[in-house]
Amino acid sequence: MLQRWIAHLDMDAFYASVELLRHPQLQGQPVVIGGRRALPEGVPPADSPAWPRLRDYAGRGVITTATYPARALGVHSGMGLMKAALLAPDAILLPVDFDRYRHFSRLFKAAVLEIAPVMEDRGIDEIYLDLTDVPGAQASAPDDAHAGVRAVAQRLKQAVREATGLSCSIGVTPNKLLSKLASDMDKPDGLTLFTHAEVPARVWPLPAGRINGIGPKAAERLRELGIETIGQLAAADPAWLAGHFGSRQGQWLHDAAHGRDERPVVTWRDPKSMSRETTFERNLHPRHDREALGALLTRLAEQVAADLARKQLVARTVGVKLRYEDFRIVTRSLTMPQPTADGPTLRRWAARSLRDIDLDRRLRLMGVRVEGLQSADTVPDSPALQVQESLPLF
DNA sequence: TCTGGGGTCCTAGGACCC
DNA sequence: TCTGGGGTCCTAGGACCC
Repeated sequence: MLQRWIAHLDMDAFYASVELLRHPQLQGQPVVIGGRRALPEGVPPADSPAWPRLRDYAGRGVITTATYPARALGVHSGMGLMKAALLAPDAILLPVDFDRYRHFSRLFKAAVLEIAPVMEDRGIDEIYLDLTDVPGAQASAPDDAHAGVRAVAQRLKQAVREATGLSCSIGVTPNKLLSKLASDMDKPDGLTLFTHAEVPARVWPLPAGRINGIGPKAAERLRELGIETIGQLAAADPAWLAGHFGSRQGQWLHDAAHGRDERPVVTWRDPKSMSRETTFERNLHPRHDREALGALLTRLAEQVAADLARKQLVARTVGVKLRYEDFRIVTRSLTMPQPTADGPTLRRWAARSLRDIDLDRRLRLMGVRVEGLQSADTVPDSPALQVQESLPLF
């Protein structure tokens, strides 16, 4: 019986590191990526006032990534740029360039696949790998029982560096849950390996919220119940946990705290939904800005239609997401008689789903989402369905 | 002039069918 | 007319993740 070895590989400050590759003179400086502003012409020196500074930013947007020097000033991803500007006014602000990050994402994943072909994509900058059957992974040395898999992980880091010039951090343990924790223990450029026997020493001291799947809400509920650390969670009575969180989540919390996780590395998943959404530069009123909102709905529906077409998919259900100025979110959706990837059809059904929404409060975001996806070639073309009726909005 | 955009999964009630 | 239980689909919302 082979020892199961799962790796979690996480690129270090990925977007920021890609930007530093092309602007090496910014190395060591606080840099944040985010917002919508374009980079100025040319490549100014690092201390040039031509680099946009956080303090000069006005508008909506959040930090997508920050370099480690910027993080030291207290800013982090997800933080509003206006708030970040108060903490680090002199930090350099670069706009996001997703095409470039996707390019580097493909590079590092291709390099990894040469060594470890069982890969699960977890986004642009992280992956899980099943190393169990990688040649050499089961080898041991007199002074290191896990020398084989450790060497494989070293090779992965080296391959990523050669392919991209970027560093990553890797966690290697018997399962995904523990490896996700492990990859974060020695960032940046880390390699952390441990077995189930080391869970009490290495995992139990951590806050419960570090477990992937325990978010802010669950962490707060646990805190209210007197549970701060993963060790305290592990010591809690499973029946008591089930009483507070339901039998399913209660059992999962207990298993997770004990480092138990049998999920396989999944190399392919059928897409379940696709969406496009946008936050407006200024809040829009459903009645007063009806024309602008209608045009936006058309654009979003067309974008989703193009996304579906590119992946050769059709959708059965289409819906709209609205965020009001008070951040309340409402969603509406409708299932169509026939699956489609036709923009105008999606647009009509999306508008139709909005029958009963609140028209008296301004909006800050609108999105269009489709689900019930299937392959386009399994569905015969059918004429677009006409929906004609008077609508409160659009 | 706080708080992006793209996803997954879960829950829960009602409709509808057997 | 009342009594059931089980299963699936549809819709809305929410937690969570990158």
